[in-house]
Amino acid sequence: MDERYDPKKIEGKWQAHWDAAGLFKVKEDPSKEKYFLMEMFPYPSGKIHMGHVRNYSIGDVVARFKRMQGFNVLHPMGWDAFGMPAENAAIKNNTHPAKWTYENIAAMGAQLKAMGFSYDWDREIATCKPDYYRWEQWLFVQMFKKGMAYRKEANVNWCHTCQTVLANEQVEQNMCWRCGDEVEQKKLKQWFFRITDYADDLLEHCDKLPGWPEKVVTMQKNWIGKSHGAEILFSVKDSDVKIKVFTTRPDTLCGATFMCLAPEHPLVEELSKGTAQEAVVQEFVSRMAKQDKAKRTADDKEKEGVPIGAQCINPLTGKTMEIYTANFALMEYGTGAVMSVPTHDQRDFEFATKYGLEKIVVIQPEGEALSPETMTEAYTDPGVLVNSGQFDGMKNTDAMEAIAQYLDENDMGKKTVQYRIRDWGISRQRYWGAPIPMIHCPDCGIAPVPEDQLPVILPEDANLLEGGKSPLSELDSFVKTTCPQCGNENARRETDTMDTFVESSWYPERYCSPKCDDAMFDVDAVKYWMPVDQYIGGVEHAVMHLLYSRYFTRVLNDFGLVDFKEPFTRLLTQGMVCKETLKCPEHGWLFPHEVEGNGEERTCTKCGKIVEAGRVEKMSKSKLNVVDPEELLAKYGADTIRLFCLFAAPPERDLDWSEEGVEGSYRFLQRVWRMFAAHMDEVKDVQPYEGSPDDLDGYLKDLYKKTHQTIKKVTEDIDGRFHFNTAIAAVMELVNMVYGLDDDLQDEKRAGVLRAAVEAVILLISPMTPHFTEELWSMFGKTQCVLETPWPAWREDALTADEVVVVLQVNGKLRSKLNVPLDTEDEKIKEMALADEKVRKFMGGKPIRKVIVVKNKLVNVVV
RNA sequence: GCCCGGGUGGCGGAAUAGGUAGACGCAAGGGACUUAAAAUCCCUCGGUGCUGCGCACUGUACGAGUUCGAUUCUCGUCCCGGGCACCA
Repeated sequence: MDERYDPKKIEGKWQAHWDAAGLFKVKEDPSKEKYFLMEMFPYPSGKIHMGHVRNYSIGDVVARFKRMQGFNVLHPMGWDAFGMPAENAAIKNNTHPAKWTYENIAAMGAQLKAMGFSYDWDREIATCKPDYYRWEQWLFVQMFKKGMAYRKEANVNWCHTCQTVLANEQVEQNMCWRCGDEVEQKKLKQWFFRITDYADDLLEHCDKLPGWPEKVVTMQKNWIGKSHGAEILFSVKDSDVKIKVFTTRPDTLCGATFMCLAPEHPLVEELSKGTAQEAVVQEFVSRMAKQDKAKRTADDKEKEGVPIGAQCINPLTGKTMEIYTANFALMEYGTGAVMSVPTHDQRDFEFATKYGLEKIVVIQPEGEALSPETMTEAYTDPGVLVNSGQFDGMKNTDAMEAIAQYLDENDMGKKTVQYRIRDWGISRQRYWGAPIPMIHCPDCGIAPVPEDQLPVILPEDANLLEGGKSPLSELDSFVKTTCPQCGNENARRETDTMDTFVESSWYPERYCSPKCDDAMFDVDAVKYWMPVDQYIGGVEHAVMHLLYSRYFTRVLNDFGLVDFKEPFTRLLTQGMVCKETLKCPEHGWLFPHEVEGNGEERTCTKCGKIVEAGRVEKMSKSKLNVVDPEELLAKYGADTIRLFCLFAAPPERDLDWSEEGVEGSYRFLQRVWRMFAAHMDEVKDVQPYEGSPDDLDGYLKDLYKKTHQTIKKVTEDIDGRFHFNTAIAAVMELVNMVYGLDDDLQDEKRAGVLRAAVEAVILLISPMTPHFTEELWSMFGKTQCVLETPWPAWREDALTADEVVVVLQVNGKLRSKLNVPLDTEDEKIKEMALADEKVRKFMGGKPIRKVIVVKNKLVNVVV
């Protein structure tokens, strides 16, 4: 065997071997327990980055480990292939999004293969292919028929200069990213999915996801944002009109002294018409319309509003309340109308103070007397009601219920709940996405494309270069069609495409039967594989993607296509890959090679100025702190990169990239290689020792026990805990111990024990460094791959040491240690402790108050 | 502002049930091998003090508390990261 480990000589060889043997191909097998493992599929941007490498390295360990444990492991990979970058790149490089995308898929696929990940590539999917999005269109039609997909007006970001719709990420500080012109809100009719119908179900099941990180569950709960409260009707003075508000604090109703309507609220225009305020209101409303929502509702935005020239009546007190329209009131939340209680809501307090509006205290805290004149902020804590007529003296927590009930009985309102979550707007006025399969007929309105005409194929000849509307709407050959219902030849196809989150909402199911061509998926295959046992990906998808997937699963469940509601049983969100940044006061961010010297003395090669020792930040091209997996692959090979990603930090934490650390991982593999080479002749034709540890002595006994302890430790660290860093550390310890074996040690069992240790090392790190371990394994003359070898088991009788170190404490402080046989009786050990010289010294002759003995651990003498 | 995480050597991190703080690795220092270097192997490595080859004190952001004993549990304070945020 070669003296040194050379990844270049072995990685390609084993990848070819696995491929030829079809080792990663799986099919449903009822005789085996299934394990469905998925990592989030990538957007085919061109090259894989370290974030992908980390994500997929973690996944591959689990896949290979579970497989060796005997599970039937489904481990697929695919491409989230629709999306805007393809369009942008196509415009920039004068190419076609499809060409750009497929080239990227080919390039990144090759990179993933070079990393040695154990995917069943026969199941590869690309969401931009008609055989994939066809079924998405089919489901859309079903949803439309059931009213789960519908059309309504909604705002989009509109750039006047470019005459086009902009996605949120194309709007930078309310300016168009391309021309720098101001972005306006424009109302367009768009398609929505009724996710709000499932808000409660999605929320409730948040607590039934024990395999999810609490953080993600909390984020989903916040996003759904359920709040309990009441709807209250306010009559407009001298009119039949009633205004409905939503409040979480019906207990403060008697303190409501004015009302605020969202600028978009229809009553703003209606009620101000013909009043002295009409012109002022119009000016205010149109000014608000021009501001984008993010800005209008920004943190530090000053509250402002104008009276609309009408008043309403407080239903409990009968007091007249001025009606305002205000910038902070949002049409999308609640009813778009707020009853304002300045004394008990901070925002209302500030608004009332600014405009000199009346404040009435209705909740008094115990032992304190609030008065409107002396208050400097709103009082929002519990208390007792005052100035509230029949409700005076009631605890405010009770009054919430009582007032809501009173309103209900008198037809003035009722208890209700509100959600922050809105229906999912899926329309994109973009080209590179799945066409929404609908037809607009001048006679019969909207009709779905008949199922036998699906898929509506995205045409390849759209012109992306000229600004103006969505590319599809300009393409007559696509738009012009016949109405499927009445045959009208002036019908037009829908030209909006679907949000790419739609594709990723059902891809786990598609992986189960990726080639199924008569349905979304094969129901039986899905029944066997789903739900996904373990899903791994970035925390940036904690809300949108994961929530949409959960929602879609419920839709599929409603259609009877799946028999479960939650797609992902366990979820792991891995941390970001970070690296030190370097900044020159003159030249800004620097590449590592633009810096010389080290420590505090580092200087810029361009100007010689001291370089700011930058913070460790997420790798990004703009900060020049990226490392390219391709370069690392050439230098160290896949196994070293994989090993480093797993060793440097536990998966859920951020990983600090360190070139020295990579070097260290490489050195470790070399060290294992040498250990193997050094003992090869001795252990090559020997069976691993499998007897009792009691038949061994001295170092061999310790080594044998260490071997089994390591098997247990690594198994438990990988399974469930996913702490690969400590698993690797444990194997390192075992390797160090093999190095400690004295060459001169003569023992007939030596070779067998050594062989057992070496085999354990190989098997235990094989999920992390598969090529490396296959190579070593084959040198043993093994014909079966490591991957096909069962995961090693540990012997219970080889886990415990014969002797344990017992710590001796006096008053809780460590004073001495004792080597005693395992399971020495408490009484005996207590005697030994009290006889210990150092213990006696620190007891200083004082009387013993208490002695605590923890078996095999410690003795604490309290004096 | 509210809700979650987190704070341990020069660095990444370990301590999985309240019981030896710092496993493993990186960096650093020393030694061996070598004509030399690289590679490799071995040793040292939280801080302070002393009557220095051993011993004492101290140490897991800070301050209290519970306990025989706290990195671990409770309360308060500070800092860092993330999510939500004029949501009525």
